[in-house]
Amino acid sequence: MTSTKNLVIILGPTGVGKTATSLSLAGYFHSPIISADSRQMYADIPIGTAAPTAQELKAVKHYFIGNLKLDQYYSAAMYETEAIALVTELFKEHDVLLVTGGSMMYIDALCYGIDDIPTITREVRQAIMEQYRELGLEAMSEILRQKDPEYYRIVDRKNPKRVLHALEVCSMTGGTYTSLRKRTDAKRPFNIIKIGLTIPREELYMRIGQRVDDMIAAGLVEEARRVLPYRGCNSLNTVGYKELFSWFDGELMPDGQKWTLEFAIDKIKRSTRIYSRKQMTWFKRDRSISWFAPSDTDAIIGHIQSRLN
RNA sequence: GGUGUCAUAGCUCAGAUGGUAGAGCAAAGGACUGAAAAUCCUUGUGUCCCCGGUUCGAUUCCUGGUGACACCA
Repeated sequence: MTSTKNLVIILGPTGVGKTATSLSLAGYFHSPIISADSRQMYADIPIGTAAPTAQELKAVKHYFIGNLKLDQYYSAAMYETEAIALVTELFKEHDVLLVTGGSMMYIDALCYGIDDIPTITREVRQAIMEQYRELGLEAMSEILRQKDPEYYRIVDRKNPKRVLHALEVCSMTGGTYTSLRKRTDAKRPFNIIKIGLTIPREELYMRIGQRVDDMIAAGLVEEARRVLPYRGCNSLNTVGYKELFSWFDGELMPDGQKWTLEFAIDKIKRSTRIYSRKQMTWFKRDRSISWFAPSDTDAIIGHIQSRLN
């Protein structure tokens, strides 16, 4: 199967400079930017998610930015469906399309696909959650052992999300999670070129610190206060908001004093650093990524052109 | 100036009636297929402030010193 279509993925840890690099590449390849960022999709939290600015959005057409309400459910599988549909449509007019973002699982869903598993209804999720609260994690994995012994053997039994999700699927389908867990890579009808952006860790940490300070200056505190009513939503289980909510709540610091804004800011920087490391851990095992400095657009363009179909 | 308390991992601290020490946070590594900026796992040798004494052996007891804090002048 040959295709003249190319999907260029710009990825990298948070704060490395994906936005700036992808903007210049978008100009060069005359491509819109398809975001692969699980939090920038939510409207009303542009500051804390470092979403592209209004100006940047005007300069280049973006997709999947601010297109969801805070209380909307979303998932990597939904992203796969929508992104594939979008890309298929856009390829009618483009040979090169740019994807940029740091949400590892969304990128993998787009590139390799995700198993076909029924969406969990709210009722099932709540029922399993209730059972979990009542019985505890160990009892839940014991139930999993009976319902799906094969998955029980390999699941991370200390991770509630993994155990509970498997049980949700069992409950939804009446079958095992294992039977749906095919993990076969989807074949995409386009060429995929992955560009990873990286800078020395020390520099990344400095940029992260600076970026958080910039967010505060841009009004992150006010933004967090505005969305406070939605704090229970998954969209706000996000670095930046969690910490500010703790500050609003007057939670206690290790020394017994109430959180200060400075303490919250420090926490945000720390959490962001940890997140960036987690992203790198994920990216490291993807051998198909070619790594560049974000500023080295010439090398990036050269590399992309040498790989184009 | 006097008296008292404290001095242990990057930070906050715990601990052993003397046999060279642990928690939380940080840091680092890892996992990850429908909530993923989520969720979870692994990793702790550090002159136990310094000099000397007692002792088979001291970070632990004693003398002195240094520093911090508190109270009294």
